Amino acid sequence: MVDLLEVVAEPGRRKLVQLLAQGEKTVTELTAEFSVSRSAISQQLLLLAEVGLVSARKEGRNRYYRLEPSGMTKLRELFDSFWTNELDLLVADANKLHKSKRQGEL
Amino acid sequence: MVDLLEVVAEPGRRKLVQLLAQGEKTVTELTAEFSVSRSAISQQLLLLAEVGLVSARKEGRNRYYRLEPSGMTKLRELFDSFWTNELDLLVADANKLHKSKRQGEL
DNA sequence: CTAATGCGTTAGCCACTGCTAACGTATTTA
DNA sequence: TAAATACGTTAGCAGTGGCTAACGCATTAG
Repeated sequence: MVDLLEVVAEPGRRKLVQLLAQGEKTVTELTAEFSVSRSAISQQLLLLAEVGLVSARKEGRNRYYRLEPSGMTKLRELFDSFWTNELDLLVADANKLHKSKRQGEL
Repeated sequence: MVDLLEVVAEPGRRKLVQLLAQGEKTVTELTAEFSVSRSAISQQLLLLAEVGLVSARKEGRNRYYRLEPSGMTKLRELFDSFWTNELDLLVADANKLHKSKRQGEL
């Protein structure tokens, strides 16, 4: 697995990123938020690190994981390039129709 | 597979969405853009339809697939809810550092 | 020094994914 | 009507993903 978007799309890894958005966390702290083993979380973190989304800092016997700003920027760029102008127009029209149905505006 | 983000993250399906952003296309037209069988493309399209991202219109012996605005809106909402304020700040800082390194500004 | 803690690593397993090949159906063409 | 076209469907297969269990390595605690 090498594709950044595909890596971050997996629900478990998405949740990891969300948790790390709050700040640094150890593997054990992160594991506490899931119902799978610490080994599983560790492997997912390594995968996230492989695509540059996170990195780790070692302190004593803990490893503090954090989001990697450059990787998150890359992710944003990928999504933005995926979301073409055509798509903007498409959802804009959809919203207009939706709003007019709900609120009677135009 | 039921997760919308995960479905659209797969590279092949991403490409299908991109192609359909240009407008309606038949299965055969779409298949021409890939190196796999028509059957494979058909299955991916059905999956995209299952999560509400595309729909099909039948005309003669062709089936014209198109993006479904409501599904694309849903996708946008999911990504936006994933992209928290913390992440905004994170990449904003990253960009500031990046720009200052490249252009000497601050 | 010994035990306990925090992690990464590896092997092995099961479920799922994406694919091809073959087929069935509806529609158009000759 | 017979052949061709455009699709969906199904079965079956190889590859992959995510998981657990067991282990090894540092680091801290007692």
